[in-house]
Amino acid sequence: MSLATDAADKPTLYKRIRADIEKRILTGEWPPGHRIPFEHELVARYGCSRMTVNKALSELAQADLIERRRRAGSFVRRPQHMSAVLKIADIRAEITALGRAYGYELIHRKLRTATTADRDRLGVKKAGKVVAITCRHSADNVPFAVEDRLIDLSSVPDAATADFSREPPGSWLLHHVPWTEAEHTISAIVADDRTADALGIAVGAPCLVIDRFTWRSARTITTVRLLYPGDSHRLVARFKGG
Amino acid sequence: MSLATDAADKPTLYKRIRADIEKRILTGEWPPGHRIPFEHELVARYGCSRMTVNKALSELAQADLIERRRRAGSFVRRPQHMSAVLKIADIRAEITALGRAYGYELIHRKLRTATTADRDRLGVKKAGKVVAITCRHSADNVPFAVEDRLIDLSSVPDAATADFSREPPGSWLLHHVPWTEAEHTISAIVADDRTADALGIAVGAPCLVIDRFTWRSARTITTVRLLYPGDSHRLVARFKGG
DNA sequence: TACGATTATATGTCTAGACATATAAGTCAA
DNA sequence: TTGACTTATATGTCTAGACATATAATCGTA
Repeated sequence: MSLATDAADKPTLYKRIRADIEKRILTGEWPPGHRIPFEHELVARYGCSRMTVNKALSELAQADLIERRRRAGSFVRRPQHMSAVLKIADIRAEITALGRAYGYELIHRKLRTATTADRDRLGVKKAGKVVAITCRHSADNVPFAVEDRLIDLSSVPDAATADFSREPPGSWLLHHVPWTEAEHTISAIVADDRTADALGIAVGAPCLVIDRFTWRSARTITTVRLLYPGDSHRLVARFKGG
Repeated sequence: MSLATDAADKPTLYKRIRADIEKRILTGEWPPGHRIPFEHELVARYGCSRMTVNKALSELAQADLIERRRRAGSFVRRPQHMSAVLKIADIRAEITALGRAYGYELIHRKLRTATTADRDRLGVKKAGKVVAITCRHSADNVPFAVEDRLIDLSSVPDAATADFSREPPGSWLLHHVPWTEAEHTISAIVADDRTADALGIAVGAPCLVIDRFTWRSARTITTVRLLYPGDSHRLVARFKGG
């Protein structure tokens, strides 16, 4: 036998405590409502100081796995809803991660003073300059998604001169406008003429729609609508929950 | 003036430190790559012990807002992808939260030995007993979603005798099978005859589909397909990211 | 100049205490 | 039985240290 190639790697004590408890919860050994041992009991069991078990329990509480109540103790939580982390990768990264050839094509780009419709989409009152972009992403030369985007130049002035004929606006923004907040809305539509044409699918075929609105500290950055062929594309999210 | 009804509420020191730093990152004052002050500098600034600033920084690192490197310091992270937390509530809770009347109707329920198709859907090898359920959720008497579910009775034996004519299987499972893991797949289809009929929409209308596969420590629990009218229903996810 | 060894330092983990605070549980009176 | 008061206790936060460890920076050598 190869001796101890993966043995070593001793986790720190507080991580071991956290993992021990997490395992009992996830296997169902400690069901929701079960009171887990008091801190002083865990201190005795593991022979460490209270700060160490406190760190383990605090992290479990932060992850919503347990609930801590003063004077009462710590209890396994009953999950309230299915929760999923949806990782919406940069489309280029998403496609190359699948081992397919990424293609990008700028269909339309226009710099203009915001129209009423633009201001509505961006949720702004004043009429500043915006860039409107329509582009297409493809995988192995098959249309993967069409993107319809509006960027608020008063928040991202550099976007006026960026070269979106080579770099997709999503990637550009990801690297130039850090740490934003976003709201996503996912819905389904059937392809109209224009969409069917852009995606190379039949009129009336289902499409998955992601509308994303992005801002940073109350300033609108961009809004985008992504259209995917609905029967071929899938958003996958995995998480633990109830 | 009412004096100090909402004033007080002084947050603890480590929370204040964490909030201070988070604010600077989120406003862009400290952009990605920026080195935030060393622990000993924060100790001096806030006049507290290192454990206190360490707790604040550890939580920021856990939230992926900063990256900590030994000997080098702590740095504002550059987010790699848009990430969203998708809260998929229990449908009853979701509808009542919207202030609408929830309606539930069991369309079909069958207890049977798993067919080949069933085993395929559940991802199990052996042919045990399963419950197949089809039901409909409505809001203000308008169809909201149809649900097609399969429950593995070898994992959830109690489901054989549960009364799904009154309680939706999703709610029942949420309260009887705690802390599971799940994988979600979101896609779009157009309504076929049966779906159009069940949802009260036109054949060919878009539908949003959520397929969910649920298990606990390697044991299959249930698999479900939820169909929503795609042009009216929206999944909303909000999060901060890049 | 390039590479290898040494050193300095910021973070990672941990301790043995401390006081604060919310609250479950017990006590007592109306 | 109910309500108000008291008490005990588990968690929440914090301190002033400690040693471990990874690694950036420096220094010395080939």
